[in-house]
Formats: sequence, C-alpha cells, structure tokens
Amino acid sequence: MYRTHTCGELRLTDKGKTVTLAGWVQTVRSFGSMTFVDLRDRYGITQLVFEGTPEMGREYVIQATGEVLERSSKNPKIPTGDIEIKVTEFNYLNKSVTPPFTIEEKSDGGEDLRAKYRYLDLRRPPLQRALALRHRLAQEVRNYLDGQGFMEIETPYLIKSTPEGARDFVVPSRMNPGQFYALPQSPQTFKQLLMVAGYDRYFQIVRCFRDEDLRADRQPEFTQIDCEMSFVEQEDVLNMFEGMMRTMFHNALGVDIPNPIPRMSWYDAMDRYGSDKPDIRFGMEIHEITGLTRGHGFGVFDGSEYVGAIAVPGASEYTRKQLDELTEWVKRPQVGAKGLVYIKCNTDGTFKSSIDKFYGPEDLGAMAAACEAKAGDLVLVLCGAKRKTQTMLGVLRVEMGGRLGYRDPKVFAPLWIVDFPLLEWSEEDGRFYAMHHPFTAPKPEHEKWFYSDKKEDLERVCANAYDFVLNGTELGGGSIRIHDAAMQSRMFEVLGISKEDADYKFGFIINAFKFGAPPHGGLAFGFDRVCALFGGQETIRDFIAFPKNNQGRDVMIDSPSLIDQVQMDELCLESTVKAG
RNA sequence: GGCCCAGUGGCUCAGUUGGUUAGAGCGCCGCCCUGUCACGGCGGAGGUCACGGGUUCGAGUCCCGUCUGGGUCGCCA
Repeated sequence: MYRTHTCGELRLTDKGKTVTLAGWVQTVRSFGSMTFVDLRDRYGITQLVFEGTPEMGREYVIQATGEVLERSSKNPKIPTGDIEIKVTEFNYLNKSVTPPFTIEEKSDGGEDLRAKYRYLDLRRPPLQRALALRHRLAQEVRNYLDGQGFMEIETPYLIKSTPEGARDFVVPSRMNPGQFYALPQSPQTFKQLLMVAGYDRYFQIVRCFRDEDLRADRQPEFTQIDCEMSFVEQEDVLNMFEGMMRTMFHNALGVDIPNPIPRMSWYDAMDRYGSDKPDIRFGMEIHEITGLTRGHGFGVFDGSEYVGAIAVPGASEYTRKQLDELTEWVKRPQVGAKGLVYIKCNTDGTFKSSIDKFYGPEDLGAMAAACEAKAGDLVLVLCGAKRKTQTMLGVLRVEMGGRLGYRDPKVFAPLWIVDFPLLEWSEEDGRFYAMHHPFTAPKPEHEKWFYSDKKEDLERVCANAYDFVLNGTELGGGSIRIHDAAMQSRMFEVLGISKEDADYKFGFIINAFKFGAPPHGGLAFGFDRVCALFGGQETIRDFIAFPKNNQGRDVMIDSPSLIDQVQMDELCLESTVKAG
C-alpha cells in the first residue's frame, strides 16, 4: 500500500496516528539537523519533518511514514496547518529534474512555458480546481438529463464535409483514395436523425471541430452539451434547459439564478443593448435620440440614420483627458466609431457638452432625460447607420460597465434571447444566409412570409430559435427544427443552394424527413465556456486539460506535424513541404 | 490575411541620446543553521541579449525582414 491518507485530509483529530503519505515535494526548508518538506498531491499539502538533511528536490515523488504530531507553530493558511508528520521512514518513488517554473498556487512561469510543460502546470491548484469544476458540471448535466429520461448516444466523428458555415477539418480516407471525411462542427444532422429514429430525448457531451482562427474563448476542438427532443415546442425546450442550468448553478456553485430566466427578443436586445448577447448585470441601456437631434444645424447628426446614447452613472466629472481617451478608444478599428459626443449632466443641474454650439440646455436636458440620465451622469452619444451604431454603443456600454466595476464575475445574470431573424442578407454575396443554421424552422405565424419571393418578407421572418446568454457571453443556442421535407427544400432554395447541391450535401436528411420525422427541437451549450464562466474566468484554456495555442498548435506534443512519405503515399497525398 | 504587444541566465524582469567586463529578485549548486511555512546567513555557477541582414568607429538599444508567444479585427451557419 502506497499511502494510508492523502495530503489534504489529516487534522488535529488524527494526532498520534501512524500514517503513510505519498506525493510530490513542493518546497524544502532545511535547518541542518532537521528539514521541513511540503508534500503535495491533488488533495492538499502536508508538512513532513525529517531529521537531518536528506537529499530532497522539488517534484521528487516520495512516500513517507511517521506519526501525526501537533505543530508547535501552526500554519492557519492551509487546512492541514495544525499538524505535521514526524517522518521515521521514507522512499524515493521517483526523483525529478528541477522543474522549469514554480508549481504553486501562483506560478512564476510565463504562459508559453507552462503550455509546453502542461502536465506540470496541471499539478497547480488553480488548474486542478478548474478541471474539478468541469468534472462536477459534467456530472450534474448527466444526472439531470438522465433524470429527465434523456439517453446519451454517441455519434460519429468521421463524417461528411458540408462547407456551409465554419471550415471543416478533413481526414483523408486511405481506402477511398482522393476522398475525405470531415470532423463534425456539431452532431446537428445526426441528432435530428436520432429524432427521426424515435430516440425522443437525446444528449451527448461531445467534441466538435472548427477550422477557424482562435480566440481566448475559442479552440479548434471544443466540447458541446448537445441535446435534442421530439414532440416539443420552444417553451418545452426552454423550460427543460432552464432547469438544467438552475441545477448546475445550485449544485456546483450554490448559486440560485432567477426563476424564470428572463427572455428578450433579438430586436429588443439590439435596440436596448446593441448586442445579441447582452450583459444584463447592469443597466446603462441604449436609447435612441434621433428625433431630438434633428434640425439644429448639426450636420453629423442630421446626416445620420440613427443617433443613440447611453448614460454613464456618476461620470459627469470626467476630465478633458479622460474624454479624449474615450474618444480615441471608440475610434479604434475594433469599435470603429467616427467620433464621440458627450453631455455632462452636472450635479448643479446644468449641462456641458461637445455640441453646445448647436443645442441649448433644454435640448440637452431632453436628450439626457431620454437616456434616463441623472445629475452627475455622463451621456455618451454615437450616430450612424442604425444597427452598426447600436453595436458600437453596445461595445462602449460593456466597456464602461467594466470600468465602473459592474461586471462582477461572481454575479450571474442569465437570459434567453428569442425571436431571431431567420435569415441574414449578405450584400457581398447577394444571397441570404441562415442566421442560426439551415435546419432552423420559421415561427409558425411567419411561414406565410417564408414562402414569399419578396426580400422584405423573407427579412422579417423570425426563427423559432433561442440563445442562452450569461453575463454577455453566448453559452448556448438552439431552435425548433424543420421536420418537413418540403419546408427543408424551401429553406435550401431560399439560401440559394441548388437542388443538386442540397441533395449531394444533405440528401440523407431530406430523405429521412420523408419517413415520418416527428416535430423536434433542441439546443447545444458550449461546455468549455460554461465551465469558464462558472469559474469566473474569460478564457476557456484553463478549463481544458490539453488546449491548443493561438496558432492552433499543441506546443507540448508539438502538433500538427509533418508525416512521412509512406503515410503520404498511402493517403494519396502530395506534399509541397519536405518532411523531416 | 490585417493590426497591437512581447521575446535579455532555468524563471520573472531592469537595462539611460547607441559607448568599459549586460544587472536584480527567484530558482539552482556548496557550506552553516532545531520550528520553518515567501525560512535565514555566507559563497558560487549560469547569458550567441529569439534569428538573419543593415546603419555606425561602436548595437541588447536604431532600421528592415523572419520566427515564436499573447491579444484582437476579418472569420467562427
């Protein structure tokens, strides 16, 4: 037996017991005739006391036996701080070379170095907590859905490339020279086929793959909680997964989220928050003031389709320098505003703005009132094309919310966004794209427009789709699907996909719909993001045991890599780069 | 594909208008130390300043290019 206890469990009540621990040496403090060693495993740290100065290095794996003693000087910082082990016998289970960075709560290593030695970084408590949270949440999902009668069913990873949407990762087929599998961007079509097959409550915690550029919250392979149900309407789906999120929050964090979770239409979200994933932990909503600005000779406003503003609480004392900095901030290409107009609502009731030349105190007061600004607030105004300007105001709002400390990662404000437009017109390509995906059904009451040939009609069709948004992050989304072959064909037609093309790419699902497809719908959550947000972090990387870097590389195993000529030949691939 | 930031001992960083032999803390090695827990004291080793080119009497420092890492826009149905 290697150990009788873990390094995290011994307390004063264990005093006098003879125990054996095994773990990694974190720190060594030597005094000549005695040596203290902090022994670490994933459960905690226990102090060992040795006689003399045994050879001891960081990350040595040792096994030590001895009596549990009460410490003469206790350490209140760790749970085992009241006791120590007086070691009478120990073994080196394995020695270690000196690690390249400190393996403690806070490491001294940089990100790239820790990525290269990921297995060492994973020994650190923050990473252990992150993976433990992920495990806990996965169990909560399984328990909840199992309790609701869902079956977990695996779907294939080697499937068919469908170049709608994100780029596919492809895998060459040796047995079918010149042909390729694609890795799934999601199990979308398979879960719908499972509905056709009668498995009316399906879920899967499943890896998905998208060959697109990475971000702090985007990895080329990521995990979804993928779910689908038959004989349901939108209301049934929302209720089911509100229940799941509520259970996850309660059991994993001890947090009770609002019941019911508020819902907002996509149009409201855009008008009020300038985003389809609004952070509603704070107000500072966007207000349109176009009408109030007209006809005062201010050409910039008069020439704009839309003028909108937010009221920043308590910011009327902003200095010239701060306002200039804000102006520069919104003018960066990431935001893209041409300029920024401000109205200071002074605490004495007067106004001071950058447009005093065109608008009198009453005009400014009316604008401030329209934004629900109070004395002491700062109104920030942007103008231009409607949706674009709202989006910029939304970005500004989130930035100001962050600066004012309104974006507390311990506060959770979930929200459903509903009534998305079904279709998005691309001026560039001169065609419609599905806003969600081409299997999303129109709202029943909008079907009349869906079959219309007029662009204006098609543009106002709302989808039977919904997104789950938490603190300004889209955590999941789904829809009621098309289950009728004729309607699915119509969708491909609207999207400008020829019948031949649709048959080639999606013939199997159109065909399946002819055999009694039940009404169905579902959704998928981005599990990595769920974990990150529950853990109060923005980046998902720490919640994935072995993530990729910004360039899509795994710097630990150094992949992707070249393959040798034999493999290339077997796969009928020609290389433009020499291996080696 | 674009933009921003960074790259100096094992690690984190400093390094002046371009000027002697490139510094600090941590870590590592050796010696000393019986109550540390960021232990302490003394001593020591360790650097092709990411790479390539250029400017200059002289480059860690200035210029150009490349590579690597982080962030971001495009992209992500």
